Amino acid sequence: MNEGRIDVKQALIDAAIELFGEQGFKATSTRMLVDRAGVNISAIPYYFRNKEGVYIGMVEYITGQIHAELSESFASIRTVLVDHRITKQEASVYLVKTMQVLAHLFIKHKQARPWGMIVLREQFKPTDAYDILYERIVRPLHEVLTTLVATLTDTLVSDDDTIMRAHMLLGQVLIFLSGREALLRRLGVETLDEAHAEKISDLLCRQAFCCLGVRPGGSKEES
Amino acid sequence: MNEGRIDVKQALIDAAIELFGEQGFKATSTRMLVDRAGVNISAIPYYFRNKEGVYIGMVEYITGQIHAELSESFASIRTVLVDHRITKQEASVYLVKTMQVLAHLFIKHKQARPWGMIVLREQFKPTDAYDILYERIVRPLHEVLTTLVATLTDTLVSDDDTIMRAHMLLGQVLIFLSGREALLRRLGVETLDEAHAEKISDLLCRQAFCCLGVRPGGSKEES
DNA sequence: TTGACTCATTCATTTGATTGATTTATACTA
DNA sequence: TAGTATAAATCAATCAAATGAATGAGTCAA
Repeated sequence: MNEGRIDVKQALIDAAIELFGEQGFKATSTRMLVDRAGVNISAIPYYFRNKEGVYIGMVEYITGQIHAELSESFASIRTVLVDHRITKQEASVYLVKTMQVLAHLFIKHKQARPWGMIVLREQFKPTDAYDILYERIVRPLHEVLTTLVATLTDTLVSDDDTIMRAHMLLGQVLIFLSGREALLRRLGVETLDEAHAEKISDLLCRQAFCCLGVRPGGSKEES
Repeated sequence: MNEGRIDVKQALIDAAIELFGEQGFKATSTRMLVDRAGVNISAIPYYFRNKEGVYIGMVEYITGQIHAELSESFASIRTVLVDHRITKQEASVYLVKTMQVLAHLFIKHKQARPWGMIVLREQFKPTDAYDILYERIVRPLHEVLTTLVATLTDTLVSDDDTIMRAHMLLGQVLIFLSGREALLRRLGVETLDEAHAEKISDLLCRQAFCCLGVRPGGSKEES
């Protein structure tokens, strides 16, 4: 019953994360979906109306998961950001924390790859589901980064330059998802192990400072 | 005839760049392809064996185009790099040049978006055609960046850290392709115009230095 | 006439979706 | 408690449309 209902629905969502993530929406057929999930094909119209419904439901699900994952670390950061201005020292600390969270989410986390693939595919070629993802994940994340960049570089959060620099910080993380194959070949390995992930995470945090022309201490570089 | 042959074949390739780039391989049907190209469906088996042949042929084509585009600026850099060691000052200059080339190719160039979409899709989910793209474009590019990073940070080109930092430099460029929609929404615009592209290009060059902890002069930051 | 090329038509598969029957669990009644 | 009505959930079978590919006839210049 109740368990069974959730089981079938969740099985479809789990299958959807893997298949839509690996192959994309169009390339994933309803048969592949139900085969992977081990359920009957009528579970799709029953629980999700149609194939697109499965996709939307899946995006809503991982949006919730990622949101939960982020909000732990982000609740504190956001409240600080909106409540009162922060010093550069504080911004430095939060920047490291943010990059750590991103590295964790998109590189080290158990579900990093399947979730990341979905998010990245939506960035790449947005569907109707992108609105959900953007409003709940991308925009808050981007705004936090933008605020930190603005603080550390003495610019306005509304400046195009500030937004673009925040965007570039994101790029340094996401390349490890979107350019994974190239990195694997360059490193001469088959997969990225725990040690690699740790090293990447470290690099990201260290680079974040340099990118903004600040030393960890918080003093801006005088050019 | 000869002209006709090239016309039909090229029309298919042009259609393939747009459609495969926008929709992906599976989501693009042979009908869409021939409709866009304005040719008969039998042109596909005749010139390219099958749909996959069109894709491979298209990747070979844009690989050649990008290679030509890159080699102009890269020939000089590569020969310098392999012939003799370079100073940090020289490396700085080449780094800026490289970032400019990348920004031009993936952001400012007339064909930046269609080409970039194909390249990024291959990074994202490699097909058989990736080998061509990797060996002729990605690897040379990555190696040049790695060498420059190694020189500027006093590390070895074979160090994982060095390779990863080069990778992150690439990420800063590619995010403007893969994360385009997010940036558009954050900037509150519909498309990126010439001014945006110029600003991004500038930022990329400036960031490149900071990322490696060097000042444009060439002195490394002592931590 | 030959060979390069284009064309409309056709074929077998795969696709997303629906149908109506069947099973299973829950609520209600005697 | 036993029996039944009601709804929830699952199932195999089927449909129309789209798909990749092949066919064989037709066109045209050399």
